[in-house]
Amino acid sequence: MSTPRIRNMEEFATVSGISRPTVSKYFNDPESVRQSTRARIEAALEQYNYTPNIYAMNQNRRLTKNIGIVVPYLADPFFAEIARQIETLVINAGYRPILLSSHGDPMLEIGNLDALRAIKPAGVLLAPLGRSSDREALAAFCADVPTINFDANIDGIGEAFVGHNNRQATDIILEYMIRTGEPPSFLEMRTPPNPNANKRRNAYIEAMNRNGLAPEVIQIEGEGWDLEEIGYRGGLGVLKGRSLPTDSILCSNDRLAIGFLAAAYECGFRVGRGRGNALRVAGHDNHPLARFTCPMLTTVSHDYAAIAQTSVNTLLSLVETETRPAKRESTLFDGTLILRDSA
Amino acid sequence: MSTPRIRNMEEFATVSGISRPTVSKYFNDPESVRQSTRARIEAALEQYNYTPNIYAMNQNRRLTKNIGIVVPYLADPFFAEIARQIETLVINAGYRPILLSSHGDPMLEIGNLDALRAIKPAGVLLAPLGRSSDREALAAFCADVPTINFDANIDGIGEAFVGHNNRQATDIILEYMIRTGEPPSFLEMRTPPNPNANKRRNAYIEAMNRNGLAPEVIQIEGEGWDLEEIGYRGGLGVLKGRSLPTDSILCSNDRLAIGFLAAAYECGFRVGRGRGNALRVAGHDNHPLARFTCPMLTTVSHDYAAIAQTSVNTLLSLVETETRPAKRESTLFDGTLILRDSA
DNA sequence: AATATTACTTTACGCCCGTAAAATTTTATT
DNA sequence: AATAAAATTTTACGGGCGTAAAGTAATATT
Repeated sequence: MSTPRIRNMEEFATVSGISRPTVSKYFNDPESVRQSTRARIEAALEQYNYTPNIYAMNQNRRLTKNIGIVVPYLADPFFAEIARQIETLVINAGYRPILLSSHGDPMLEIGNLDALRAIKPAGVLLAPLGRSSDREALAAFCADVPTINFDANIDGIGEAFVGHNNRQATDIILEYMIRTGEPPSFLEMRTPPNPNANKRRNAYIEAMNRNGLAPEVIQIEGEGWDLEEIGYRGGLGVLKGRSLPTDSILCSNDRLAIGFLAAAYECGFRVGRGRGNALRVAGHDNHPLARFTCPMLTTVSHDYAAIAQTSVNTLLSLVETETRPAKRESTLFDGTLILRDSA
Repeated sequence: MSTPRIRNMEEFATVSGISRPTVSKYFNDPESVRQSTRARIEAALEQYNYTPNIYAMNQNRRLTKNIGIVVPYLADPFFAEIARQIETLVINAGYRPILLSSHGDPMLEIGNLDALRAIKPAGVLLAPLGRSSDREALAAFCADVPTINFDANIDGIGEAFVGHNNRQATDIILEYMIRTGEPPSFLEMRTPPNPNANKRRNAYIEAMNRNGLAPEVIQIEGEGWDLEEIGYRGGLGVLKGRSLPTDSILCSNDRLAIGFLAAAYECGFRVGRGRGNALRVAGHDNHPLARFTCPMLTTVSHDYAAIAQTSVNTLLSLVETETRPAKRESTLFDGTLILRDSA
């Protein structure tokens, strides 16, 4: 009953009654062969369940179907979520995603790129660590492999940048907070790992000035990617020290805000936008868990879907045309205000 | 100045003054060649920066150095964290980890295994979806590839199981809760995706009976892996309906507890173990964000490090000896009580 | 129906490395 | 120093597929 096992493409070509080069052509692009031929191959495929040896395929091919995805910190649900969306798009486009996390470590980031180089990817989607990234090593990699830089912009890295419009996003949440209460202070890390933080701070300062208000930037200490912990400790510091200039806080990102909320809760500050609350707290990113904080976190959402879609489309069009754009373009997607209870 | 590029192992063998087969041997195991030979190869390596073509290497090798890691849902920080630890161990052992997430989808779980099959991994570490997994497809895969089943046990799948001691863990947190207040009800999903939930419920019921107490199991509705949302909605249901049999809740896992805490906050129930609190809530897993809930979540931690270490060691010893154990062993690691403020 | 176009087959070669067997050199043993 | 053991080299082959060139068959064009 069980049909004999097919060992290679030669044997498969024989049983399907098609020549091996044509079968090879089919596997590289099923649409590139005649409809009747395709049908015969696919009939044989159902019967024999053969798959080409991926190593032999990639050995001679100029371009593999591998697409690398590198994120700075996969244990952060924000990156897990965007990686998930990108993965799905890459698979649906007929490519094979290879997801790597740098775990916050610049050495590992380079290690990931080296590992990718070894598998000769057709292209890479790179969300770099940011400040701690080894810029030269990234540039060297991008010179060899078509790369799209997403999430955190590093000038000159990659063929294009796709990310979040930090300025617009900061403007809308700031406008909201100013309109509905005291103008907020801005809470951030003194040395943020991610360059988006700087963009947000600057946008905050400019918008406050534009409104004739005095910007108040609170910078808390801490290194690395354990952002909730840093937000928590920093929050305890300013709350216990009663050093807050206002009753409203705009955090540089949701993870800091989550930590800050924990500190506020512990110190007995009631957070919210209604009466009887001592503090308003807002974040930035629309982290997957921002809906479940106490109170639920008001924030600005990235347009996850658009960022994922555009990054993938841009890369695949480069890959498929085998060109590199003359100029590095930046595409920024506007954020959306997510009104919940914390501010 | 720049040395000519090395195109393949043949050329590299020439410039290093060693024969190609010996160089090949070196790359498969640097210790397998004479010390002096190794030094010459490594000197040449520094000068020429050659890496063997990974596709050509794997084409003829019986076993690759690829280790697959499959988790059910990577956007869950619990799995992200354990995947991170496993990845690190695999790299340090000289293998190449390939991390894949099933994103809660049984079809994708099978798809991931198929993708792994294509790259001929030396072994696989599999945390299955659980209830929704296609058991037969998993078994077929395990017959072909040495696999260790971790986190969620599926009988007969894999050469061994490594996981969390749900019984002991449930016992210790239950003992604590009974000793310090009202015996808790157990909150779970009616149809939990993960089999650990069933173990925990059964352990809860038995322990309650053993103590002469009446077990109270609250089953909330919901499908899939959006556990915070399910916990939140379920929490609203029981809290608004005032249908809680006790003032103490033991949640089946921390993600449900996070959602439940959000519901309790919204309903104005003060949660905690001190006086003046209406409710005690505890979880299970020690989720990375359990430290930052309001109040901080009392829970039982997995021994993440031991589970990761043992899974990897067990798999690599199978891989390296090229044997399969006569009997499928289960190794369970005890949980640790993490006392925080919520219970 | 004759021609042009497209798709396919045949033939042939190359990619880069693993691996086995036999011959040779190097190192260890006594 | 003679022998044994281990490491290396030489030689040779094969793996599974991409791809190019030239010839043949099928489809489209007029």
